[in-house]
Amino acid sequence: MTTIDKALSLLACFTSDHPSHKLTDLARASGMNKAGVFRYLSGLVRAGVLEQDAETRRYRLGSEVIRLAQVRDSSMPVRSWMRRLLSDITDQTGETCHAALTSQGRLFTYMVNDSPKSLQVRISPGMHLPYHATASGQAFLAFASEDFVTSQLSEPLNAFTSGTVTDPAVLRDRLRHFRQQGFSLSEGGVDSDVISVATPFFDAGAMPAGTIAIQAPAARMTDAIAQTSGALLCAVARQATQHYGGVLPADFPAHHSPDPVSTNPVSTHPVSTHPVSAETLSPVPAAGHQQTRT
Amino acid sequence: MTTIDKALSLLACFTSDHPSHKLTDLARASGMNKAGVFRYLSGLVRAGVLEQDAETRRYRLGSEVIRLAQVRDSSMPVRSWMRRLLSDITDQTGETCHAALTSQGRLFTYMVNDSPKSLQVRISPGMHLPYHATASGQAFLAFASEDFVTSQLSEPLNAFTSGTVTDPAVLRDRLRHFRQQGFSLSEGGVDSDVISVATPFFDAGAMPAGTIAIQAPAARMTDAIAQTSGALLCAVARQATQHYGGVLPADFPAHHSPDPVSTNPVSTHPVSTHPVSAETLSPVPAAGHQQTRT
DNA sequence: AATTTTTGTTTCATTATATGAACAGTTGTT
DNA sequence: AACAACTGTTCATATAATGAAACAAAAATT
Repeated sequence: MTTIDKALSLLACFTSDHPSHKLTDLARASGMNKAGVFRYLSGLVRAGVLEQDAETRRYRLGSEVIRLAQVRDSSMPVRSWMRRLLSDITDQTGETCHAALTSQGRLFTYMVNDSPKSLQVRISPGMHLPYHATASGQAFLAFASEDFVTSQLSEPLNAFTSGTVTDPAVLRDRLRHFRQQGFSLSEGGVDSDVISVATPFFDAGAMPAGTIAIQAPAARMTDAIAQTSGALLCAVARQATQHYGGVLPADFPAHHSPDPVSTNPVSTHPVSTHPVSAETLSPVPAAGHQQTRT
Repeated sequence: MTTIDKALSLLACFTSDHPSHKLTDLARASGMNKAGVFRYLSGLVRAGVLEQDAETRRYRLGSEVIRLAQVRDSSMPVRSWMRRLLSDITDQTGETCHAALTSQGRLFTYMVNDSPKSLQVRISPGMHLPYHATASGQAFLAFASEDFVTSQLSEPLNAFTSGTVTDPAVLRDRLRHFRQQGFSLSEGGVDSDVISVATPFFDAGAMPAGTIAIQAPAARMTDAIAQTSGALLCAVARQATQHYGGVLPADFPAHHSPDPVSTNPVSTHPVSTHPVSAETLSPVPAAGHQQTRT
C-alpha cells in the first residue's frame, strides 16, 4: 500500500452522514498512526481537497472537489441527460425516482427527482446505498461480477427493518430472478412501507455503472404497477447506457415496449394517470425505526 | 514537497478546457518523471478520483469526485442559496449572472444563471477565470491579501483582447478603486463587447471566498446601469457572505440601498424593465476599448 | 480555580518507500 | 515491415515516510 493510497483512503470516510471529521477519529477509524494521518490530511488540505475549520479543527471536503466535479461533468455530461430521463420517469409514473452511481465499490445516490404528490419518499443525493437492502443495490448486484457479489454478500448484512433480507442464499436467488427479468423489486428494505423498483445501466465493459430506481409508498405500488414500472426502467436504462457510452450485457432483457421513452410519450403504461384517493395517503404506521448512527 | 503533494498536484491539470490527459503530457506538464507520474495516476485511479479510458488510455476524473462534491454540498449547501441569489439578480437586471469560487489560488465559475434575452453571454460552469482579465478576478483581487495580489500580478498577464489591461500598475490603481466602491467593472477583458460587474463574498476570515458577477453585452450595459448593478451585487454579496458563514471586511461599502434584495423586490433600480430595441443589439463597434475611468 | 483528560501538532532516529534512467511491450502510422 | 510514439515495468539507490514519544493547547472534570 503506497503513501498515496493511505492518504486517499481517508476520503472514503467523508460521507453524507459524516461530512466532517476530527483527526483522532480518522486515525482510529483508519487504524493508522495519528501522526501519519495528520500528515495525510495536511497534504489533502494543501491540495484543496479538504479544508479545516479554523476553530473546530475539524476536516471537511474542500472547494477543489466542487471544481473537479464540475470538470468531470463538463466532459461527461451525465447530469443533463440523467435529469431528463428521471423527469420522464416521474412524468409517466408520478412517483419519486433517483439515479445512483458506483464509486469505489459503493453505490451512492446521484440525483433525485421528487414526485409531485404530497406523500413522498425522502431521499437525498450523496447517500450511501447498501447493496443488500435496496432495490438499486440488488439491481446492481444482479448484473455485477460474481466476485463482487460474493465479496458484498460476505460483508455483514444489516437489517434495517424487519423486512430486510439478510440471508445470502435468499438474496442470491432473488438476484438470479432480477437479472432474468431485468429489474429488481424491494419491499421495505430500508424503510418499511416503501416499495422500490430499480435497474442498472452499464459502462463500456457491460458492467453496471449505476442504477435508476423508482420509489413509492407501498400503498401506491401494486404488483401490476411494479411490473410496468420495471419495464419502463429497463427502457430508460437502455437509453442511459447509450448516453453513458456503455454496452448492455447480452442477457439484458428486451421488454415488450420496443420504443424508447422519449419517442413514445404515450406509452403502454398510463401509470401517472392513476387517481390517488385520500385514504391511500396516510395509513402508514410509523414503526420500524432505522438507526442513523454508526 | 511530499509524495502526496506531487500526486495531488496532478489534479490541477484537469480543467474544463483539458478534462482528460495522456500520461506523457502530464509528465511533461508537471515536469516530473514519467514513471513517478504513472505511479501517482495509478494511485488516484485506485482511489476513484481518476479513471482511465480503457481504450484510449487517457486519464479523466472519476466518479468519486462526484460523490465527494455531493457530500460537500450536503454539509455546506452553497448550491441552494446561491441559486436563489443568482435567480434574484437575473430577475432584477434581466442579465446573465454567475458565481465563481476560489480553489487552490484559482478562480473558477461555479454556477451560471442565463439571461432570458436572446443575446446572451456564453459562459459555463467550471471555467477558469484569469484574475487580471475578468471582473470577477479583479473584484477578488481588490479584497485579497497584498501578497496574493503581488503573486498574481507578477504572473504573465495575457491579453485576450485589445482591451485587456496587462499593466500591473494600471491594474493596481483599478483594484484600489474597486475596493473602495465595492465592486469591479471590466469591459472586454476576455470577450470584446462584454461588460461585466462583479463583487466578492467572504469567508470566516474576511477573505474573499468567491465572487458574484453580472455580464452583459456592451450595448446593454450603460454606465448608469453598471453602477446600479454594482450596488445590487454588493447587497447580494452581503447575503452570500452571511449564508457562507463569513464576515465582511471592515471597509466593505454599505450602499445606499439599505434593504437586502429579498426584502425589497421592488428596488430602486428598475433595470429589468428596460425595453431593448432591435437596434441596440448589434451596432457595437469592435474596437476602441479604453479602460473605464476610475 | 486547579486538575485531569483529550486532542492537535511537532520531533527525530530508523526504515521502508519513492525515485528515475533504462528497458519492454503495445498501438498506430508511414 | 519498419518506424514512431506512447504506456507501463524494473531495480539499485537515495530520499521521504514512519511512529513512538514529547509537547502544547483545549476541554472536561473535580
